[in-house]
Amino acid sequence: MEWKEVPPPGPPPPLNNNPSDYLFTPSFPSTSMHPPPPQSQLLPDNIDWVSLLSCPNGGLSDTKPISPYAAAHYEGMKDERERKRGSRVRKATRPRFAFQTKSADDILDDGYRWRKYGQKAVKNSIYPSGAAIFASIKSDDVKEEDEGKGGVELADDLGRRVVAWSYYRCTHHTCNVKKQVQRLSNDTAIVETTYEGIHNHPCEQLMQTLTPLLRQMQFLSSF
DNA sequence: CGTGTTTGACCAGCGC
DNA sequence: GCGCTGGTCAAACACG
Repeated sequence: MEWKEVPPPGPPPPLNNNPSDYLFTPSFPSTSMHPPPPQSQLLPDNIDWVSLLSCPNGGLSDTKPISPYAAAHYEGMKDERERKRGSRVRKATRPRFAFQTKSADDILDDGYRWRKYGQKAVKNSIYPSGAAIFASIKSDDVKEEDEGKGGVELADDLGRRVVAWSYYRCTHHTCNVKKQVQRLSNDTAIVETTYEGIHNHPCEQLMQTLTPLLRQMQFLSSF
């Protein structure tokens, strides 16, 4: 997986850290930021297990967090969005963040299990969003171009592309974390993922990977 | 049979 | 009031 760095609009504020550590996502629609811990915390000799287990990607996937000034940029956008959309925006703001990955797979393997519960056409796509419009082009003469999971790219009989948000929920019964996945229409190699909420349970895949290691560490520390 | 996806319908808030 | 929009529901279906 490789990375595409997109500078935020306007003059960036001074950085205190390395810009190459971040992936900017100016078109991201979140209401608040919750960047995962820096990758440096995942070094083997300095593992922050608490951050690792609460990290949305479980530290397993090749993802980059949003930079501090991209977050500031979005904070400004948030006010604008809330003025436009009104109280429909969630009143109790949940931790939310987004990132873009350049990958052939729409679904990032983040170690958690997800269940898809809906799909919508996307604003700023070739077609405006809305169930009626989406349903009207989702007729028998529409062919599915993308056979992968996640954001589905459809084409009508004129070959015009339609990109959709896909809505996913964590399948863990006590967990209410959601995520949205979209493949960008202007660069179909990029997948934009938005997470909402924090998992209240450890990542199964991560625990499977770590359990033998932890057992070995416990054994060695017993001497 | 359990799990996950698809998809039409529905809901609530907003702008006009 | 009506249409648009973002988000969700739930029945039907597919698959291992």
